[in-house]
Amino acid sequence: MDKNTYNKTFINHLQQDVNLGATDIDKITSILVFKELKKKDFLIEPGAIAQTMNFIVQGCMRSFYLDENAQEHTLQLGIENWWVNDLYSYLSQKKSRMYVQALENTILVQLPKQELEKLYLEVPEISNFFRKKIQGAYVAVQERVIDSMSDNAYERYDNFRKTYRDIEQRVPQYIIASYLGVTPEFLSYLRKKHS
Amino acid sequence: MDKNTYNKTFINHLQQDVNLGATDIDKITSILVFKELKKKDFLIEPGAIAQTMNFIVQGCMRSFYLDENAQEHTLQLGIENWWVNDLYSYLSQKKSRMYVQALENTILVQLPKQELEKLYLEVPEISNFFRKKIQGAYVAVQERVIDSMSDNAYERYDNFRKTYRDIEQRVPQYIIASYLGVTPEFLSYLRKKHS
DNA sequence: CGCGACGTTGATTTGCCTCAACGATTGTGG
DNA sequence: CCACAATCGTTGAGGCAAATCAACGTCGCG
Repeated sequence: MDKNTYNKTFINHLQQDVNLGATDIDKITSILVFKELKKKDFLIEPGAIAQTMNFIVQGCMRSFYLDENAQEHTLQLGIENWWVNDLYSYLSQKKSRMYVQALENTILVQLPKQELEKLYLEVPEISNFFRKKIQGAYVAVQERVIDSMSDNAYERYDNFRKTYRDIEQRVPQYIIASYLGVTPEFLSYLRKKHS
Repeated sequence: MDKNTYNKTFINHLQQDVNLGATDIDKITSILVFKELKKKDFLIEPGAIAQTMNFIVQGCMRSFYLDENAQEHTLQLGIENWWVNDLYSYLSQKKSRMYVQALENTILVQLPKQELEKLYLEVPEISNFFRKKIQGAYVAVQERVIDSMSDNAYERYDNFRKTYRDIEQRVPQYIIASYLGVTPEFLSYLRKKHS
């Protein structure tokens, strides 16, 4: 694995939102940690406390939880250039109730919380960057509440395909179903009906 | 209206979470704005940009939006000592798509965004206080996604009554239905069935 | 008093689930 | 490298949760 390439990919991602000088980049680079996950490996399991922010350099991840009937419910999906986490656990430093899992062999760039917070003081642009990310996460979750109340299953599927075009082909259909809140059988039925 | 009492109520609320010196309290008090709303008045309407954080001193508020069929969906309810807002609009300073409305004659203590942000620099505890509030809002919304996927309507109603015990009696049933994501008729049916 | 807002009831319909069975594909150990 | 198991998607029959529509009772308020 080529850490330099991953560094570049990551810094590139940051620079789409903020302007960084060379010394800023060095400071940031110095705290990065790389993590490799094999398909089906867990990054976070219930009981753990999220200690890092995680950027996907390569691969595909999802977060989900199990309800009282041991049914899976997918909350988030992500591929290259997306962030994944249990933000609740990361922000509150309380035990997670969720799984965060690799759906493919995946490479992450991680920023440990402690060092990231020091970095906030030295590079305020980074602090703003993450403030916006968290804000975006809030908006995304609220959006889900809204359309789970306004839309029927097919409309939600349609929305999903628009928002996650690149992800749809890479994840099994039963996971998409668990994201939409329907059974795999019913999603299959919907796809046929509208094809 | 007795502004002194409202000030005290508000400072009291803050002091349950943070320790404040006398000068801090003065600084905070100096930026507070009071707002009175009559039943059915709107604090925020679609197109507006939320400019303040709003603490309910007395009364009852809700936020909701209209879907494409002009159906109301209630997102948040609050009474004395709760915060109400369209946090999305407040944080991003973009146009709201929601209504925030008084369900009773209501008195708010407001903190204008601009002055609040200055205050963050002078009284860091306040900055932390709101960071936690926003975090809490995120958790609450995620909780809603989770139980809208795991629970049936009656379980959601039951949860609602546990979490909003004091609110249940004060708001009309059709608004609770629109919070739960069911029709008023069906909520009525559920109540009878389980009584 | 009369009107509008709210809650209830019942009949009917619909969206989605459950369960069971069956291909197709993938992956894996011998 | 094949054979077999596991994983995944599909189909269909039947059932249940919740919506829709229409009608009616009640209460508070102008």
